[in-house]
Amino acid sequence: MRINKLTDYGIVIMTRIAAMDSNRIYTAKELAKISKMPLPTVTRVLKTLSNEKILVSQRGNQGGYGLANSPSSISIASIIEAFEGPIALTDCVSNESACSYENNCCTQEPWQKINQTVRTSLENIKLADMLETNQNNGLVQLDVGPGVKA
Amino acid sequence: MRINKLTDYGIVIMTRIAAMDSNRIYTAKELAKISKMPLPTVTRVLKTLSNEKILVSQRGNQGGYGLANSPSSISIASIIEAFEGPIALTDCVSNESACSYENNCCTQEPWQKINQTVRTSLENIKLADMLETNQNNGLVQLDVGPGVKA
DNA sequence: TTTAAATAGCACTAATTTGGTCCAATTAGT
DNA sequence: ACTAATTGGACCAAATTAGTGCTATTTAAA
Repeated sequence: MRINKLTDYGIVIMTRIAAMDSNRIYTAKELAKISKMPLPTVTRVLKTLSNEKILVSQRGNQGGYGLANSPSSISIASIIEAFEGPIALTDCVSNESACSYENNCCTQEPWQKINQTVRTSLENIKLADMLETNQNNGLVQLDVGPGVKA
Repeated sequence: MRINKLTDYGIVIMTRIAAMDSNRIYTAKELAKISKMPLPTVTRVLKTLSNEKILVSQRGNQGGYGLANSPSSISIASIIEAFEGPIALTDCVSNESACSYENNCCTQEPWQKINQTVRTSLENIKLADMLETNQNNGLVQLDVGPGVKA
């Protein structure tokens, strides 16, 4: 039921970029240092985000990664989906014929609604929303760390 | 991000019991046959539900498991929590001081809202709601809206 | 044209989580 | 008290996830 660590790292890194200058690009090394996470892990996360078109990459010398869209149009849902596929608490909804009981499963319809609710909630939360805090609405926060245990 | 199989099984079994006579008790063997799932798995699921007081158990000959409450008062959230602990997409919210970056993590507050949204949605869905069929109108309204940023 | 900096992709290992099995404890009925 | 049925808890195996390393490819700048 929890998102996995890589997904969490992904959100943290994306948030980090959004909190800084979201127009320029950043190298993996830079982002590792900034986010205080191991370079190999950061590298892996960036590759995934790039493959899923959430980040754009520039190869070669002077290359790096940058946001593919504005922080206000990138949803948390899209980041989670980049790492974990379609957002659904149960497989039977996202994965056709994964469930052998499908035909006589009386819980299918409720699950569709449950999943829809969760998905919609996460789609409505944009990267830009992550920057706002209790006391400081709108003020950019600079110190970002993983949201999940060390 | 998905619930585990055992959790899923748990919901299926609970729903099954609710759909039958929800007052009597059922043996693990009976429930395995009814739900067409392997006995060891069903056994395991029932133990967890029993430990978490969602089912009541009667040991010994003529024993079995029965619902601890009425289908209309048992929430999907409580079943999920029985298997997976507090409902939270991220650990940092449910688990105190699990995250070393906690103090300067600017994503903490948004996560609390995201998690709260998901949790509330699942608390509002009761076992009884799972019994209603496709075109029903009795299902709890799940339109919770944005989880973050009013 | 060469070089250094950077991403891309692949494969492998380690760790964690999940799922399934076995044996001990309990209890109703005879 | 005995027996058969049944739950309870500890344990082991399998699957998934996380992390690491290596090599190839791309590209800007000297």
